[in-house]
Amino acid sequence: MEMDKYRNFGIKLTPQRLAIFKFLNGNRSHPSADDIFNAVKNEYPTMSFATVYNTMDVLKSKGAIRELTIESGKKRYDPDCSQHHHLICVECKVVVDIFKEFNLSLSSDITKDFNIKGTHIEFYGLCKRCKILAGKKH
Amino acid sequence: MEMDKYRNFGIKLTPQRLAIFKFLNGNRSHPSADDIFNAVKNEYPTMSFATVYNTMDVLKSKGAIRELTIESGKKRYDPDCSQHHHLICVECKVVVDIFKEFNLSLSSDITKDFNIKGTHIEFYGLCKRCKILAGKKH
DNA sequence: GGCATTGAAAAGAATCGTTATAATTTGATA
DNA sequence: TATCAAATTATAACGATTCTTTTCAATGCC
Repeated sequence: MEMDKYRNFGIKLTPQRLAIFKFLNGNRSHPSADDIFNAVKNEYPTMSFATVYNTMDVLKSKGAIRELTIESGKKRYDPDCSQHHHLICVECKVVVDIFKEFNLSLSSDITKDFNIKGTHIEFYGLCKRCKILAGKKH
Repeated sequence: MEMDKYRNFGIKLTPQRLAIFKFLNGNRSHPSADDIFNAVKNEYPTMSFATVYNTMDVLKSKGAIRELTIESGKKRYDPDCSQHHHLICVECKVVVDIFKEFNLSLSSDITKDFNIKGTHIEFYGLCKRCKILAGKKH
């Protein structure tokens, strides 16, 4: 089961963390800290933002999640660490995964100075819903 | 002269704004609001952050600058609006421009729903300086 | 087995970057 | 130069994130 990947990091499995893992498992919504907090606070009313941030930091350091900086002012988290790119609606900030591969090679005079570790393409535009809403504004 | 592009927006040319324009003109450092504030406050000691943010918002709405969300927790500004990509040091957050063009076409079943307006590639890794510093840590 | 010690996790408090408000000042136009 | 909209500034508020303290659970020791 997919969920098991969270269990084998040698970290304490607290109820709060299990609730967060459960919410993240298979989640494709690229949630913010606020999204995660609101999703689990019903189950654990004492949950605090600090616990969300602490847990996400631990998961990040273990390589279980990716931190996205696509939206100004807040972090977004991606539970899928496999190489992929993102399509972002500039209006509602919804994020859609793009799994296509691209040729992104750079000239050696850049790579000799800069040790490149990864790439990430942001495609930005308007999602179907926001396109329709924009059209309705006369 | 390049500087003129800031003058023809139909906005008031105050000394504070001229100082900001002067700092931005030809600047390749992708500065934050704090960087801009610190660069200009010597010339205008009464300069406030509100003026920096206001001016950058105006420039953004006029299409004279780009707002970058590459660093979590703060905005970075790019005075160069021509299509290009960025190389980001994950350690010191320095940003280098990449002017190469790439083929980033997507399948039509994505583009029919999502109205794509632009693309931005983030190459991330370690800059020369941070690579050396990392090596010195035994 | 009970108790002290340790270290990690959770909660509460504080900080940082940014935005909003309101009063004053300024630049552009007539 | 007088007018007025627009820009600047100080201050306060806000949301997102980080820091510090407190709590708790696991372990070792008597």
